[in-house]
Amino acid sequence: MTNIKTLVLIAGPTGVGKTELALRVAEHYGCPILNCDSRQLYRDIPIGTAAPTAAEQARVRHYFVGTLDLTEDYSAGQYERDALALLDKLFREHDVLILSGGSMLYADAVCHGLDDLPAVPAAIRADVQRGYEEGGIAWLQQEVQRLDPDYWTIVDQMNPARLRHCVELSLTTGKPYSSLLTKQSPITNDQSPITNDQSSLRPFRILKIGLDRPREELYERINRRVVQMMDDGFLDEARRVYPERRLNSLQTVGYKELFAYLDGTCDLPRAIEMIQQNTRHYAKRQQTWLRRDPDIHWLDAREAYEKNLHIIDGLLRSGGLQAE
RNA sequence: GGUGCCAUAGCUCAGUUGGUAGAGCAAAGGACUGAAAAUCCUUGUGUCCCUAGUUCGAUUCUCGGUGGCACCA
Repeated sequence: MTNIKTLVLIAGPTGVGKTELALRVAEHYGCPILNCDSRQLYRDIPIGTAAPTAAEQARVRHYFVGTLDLTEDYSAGQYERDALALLDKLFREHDVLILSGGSMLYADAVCHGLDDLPAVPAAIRADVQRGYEEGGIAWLQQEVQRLDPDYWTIVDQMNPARLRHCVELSLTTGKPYSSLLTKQSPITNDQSPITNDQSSLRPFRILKIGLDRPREELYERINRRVVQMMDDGFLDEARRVYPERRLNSLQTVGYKELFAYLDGTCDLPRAIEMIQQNTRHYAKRQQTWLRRDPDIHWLDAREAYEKNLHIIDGLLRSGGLQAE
């Protein structure tokens, strides 16, 4: 009997085949799957986010799928807290748990942790938003230079999202944003397939699996999947949530483009092409993120599920997990 | 069949008064600490359609060819 608990992260670009591999691994270990996809968390948009289907959820118990209302504000920090609480509970009954999804900030939040930052009051958020709308990025740049000169030297100075976050947190806490950040870069250089450098941080081990396949093949799968989504009723789904298109939860590849079609600013074939292209861009960004993480153990998505499952099983055992 | 126009980056095109060329899009690379399927940064060598001529030098001018488009038969 062992108390070693292991979280298996199954990551990879969208459309690579994570869902089925995660299901196979989960079935093998008899464990549930925690979704780590920031959009599949939301209800009412299962087609466009390629969320696990009812049939797939009947095979394996899923968490964090369709649990949020589209109107809810959510964040990587909230996800970290929610996921850690759930992991703590589920590890009482399981030695292995699976975290599957492509939102790498969310995955890193669970695996490495974010700094504990306060929520931004609505009034401050509104003030910063107004300042940005009226003064443009120049206003954000001035505010960052004024509130957090250290951060200004390292921040991506042309990126409104980064600047805005710094301004919001600096105003909220009354301290420079950068002074709130204590954690080092989450990426380490550990030779072990299982990241044990986090043992002091997390009460479980983490095995990071990256699933990938040749770019050309991945793009072909993405293009086909978009066509399949349209056949499955993606447009009707988009039409249903169209009235709420301003919500953050709907600033999502697929919906943006179909909203443009529903607005009449784009014809449908063009919208579909743009969904395919933007999904390819998204997959590419995910690959960029994953490539710099030396802890990831890469698997070839073209291989049979049985073979990849066998490799994962071997990694878990060599990492010290006792046979069940 | 005749006449005219066009042929330059993966695509749409600009340009070189003759000194081997550059935009948009696509594509590629990168960043990423609570909106992350978000947000942002970087990257432009290509037989300038082919052959022959004029010229020190032709992608540019001329003859011919090939392909495309339009109009006339």
